[in-house]
Amino acid sequence: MTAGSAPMSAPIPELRAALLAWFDAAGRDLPWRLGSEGRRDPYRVWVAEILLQQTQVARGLHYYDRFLEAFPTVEALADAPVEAVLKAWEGCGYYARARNLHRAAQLIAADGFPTDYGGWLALPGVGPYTAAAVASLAHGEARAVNDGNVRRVLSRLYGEARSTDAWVQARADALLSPDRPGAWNEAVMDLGATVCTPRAPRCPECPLAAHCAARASGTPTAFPAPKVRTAARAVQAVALLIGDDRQAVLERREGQLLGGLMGLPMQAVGPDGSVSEALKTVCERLGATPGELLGQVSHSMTHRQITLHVYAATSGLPRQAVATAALSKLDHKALGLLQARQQSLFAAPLTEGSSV
DNA sequence: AAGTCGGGGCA
DNA sequence: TGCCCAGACTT
Repeated sequence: MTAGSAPMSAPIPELRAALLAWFDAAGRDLPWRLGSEGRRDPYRVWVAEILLQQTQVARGLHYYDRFLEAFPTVEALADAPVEAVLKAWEGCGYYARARNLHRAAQLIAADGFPTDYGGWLALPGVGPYTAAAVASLAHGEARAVNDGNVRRVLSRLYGEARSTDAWVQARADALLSPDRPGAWNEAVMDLGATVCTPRAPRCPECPLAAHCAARASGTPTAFPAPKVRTAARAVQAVALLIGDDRQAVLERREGQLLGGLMGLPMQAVGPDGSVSEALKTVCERLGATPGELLGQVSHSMTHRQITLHVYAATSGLPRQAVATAALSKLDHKALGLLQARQQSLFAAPLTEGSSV
């Protein structure tokens, strides 16, 4: 419980009224909020919720418009090749989201949209958060969402620094407005995204400030306590650029890391740290002849700090158009290396077809 | 319960 | 630089 000087939390109906009044006046206008409250378009809400997983709204907006233009309906999404879906997702990260979205679209095209929480939860890529969001926003179901915003807002409101997932869900369930569940969920997330922000919360603008334990403590940013994260490992790899930055030999990546995307042929550098050995391995695998070192690229991902040694190579393998393939940022950096190098080597305007 | 999966924004 | 973001899935 909170200390003696901290405010007792207000009765739940009072908290609901305060936040919903703020939301009605200051809630964000977002493209997936078309349609009436609690009756939003399921397809638009679902796509948005998948896109926004671990992705800030400001960033998701760009991809959302692009994605809906490419796939205006669930049927269009279901009928598209997965390569096209990944191309629309290119640069957005966590590509399993796009693969699952495509699989789920095919299930929906066959069976129709789910109509409740349990139905949504059964779809690939849909977990407790997304199922609660779509059920409340599109179907008016009384399901409380639990995301990073909710966790932060409720941890601060009740002064619980070490809030567990179950604790947050229980508080969210208790607070959820039974009359306006969709609006309530949107309101808590809007508050977390625009007022109760991680680094510099705008407490004077907060409709719950008078009831907030973290505000009373004087150090609202201490709630919740930071999550412990495993450190990124430093890894090295060799990539082959066979061709140029427009036409190159590309491979389809398998597995979890960047799975489904295309990319330059790569080979991880072994624990002995021998780059030349990795270069030899990948060249033998492709039947390619190694050329000169084009340079190094460094790229950080969630659990990896990658140093990529990019070599030119020659091979009879067919090249693909880079522009139409879905590539990771790492591969785009590697391709950019060639362009930067050409510009530095040739001060005069470059003539076409002079690469390799 | 802990690891893994991208990439960018921001203090 | 480190932490965070409208999380889900695997082990």
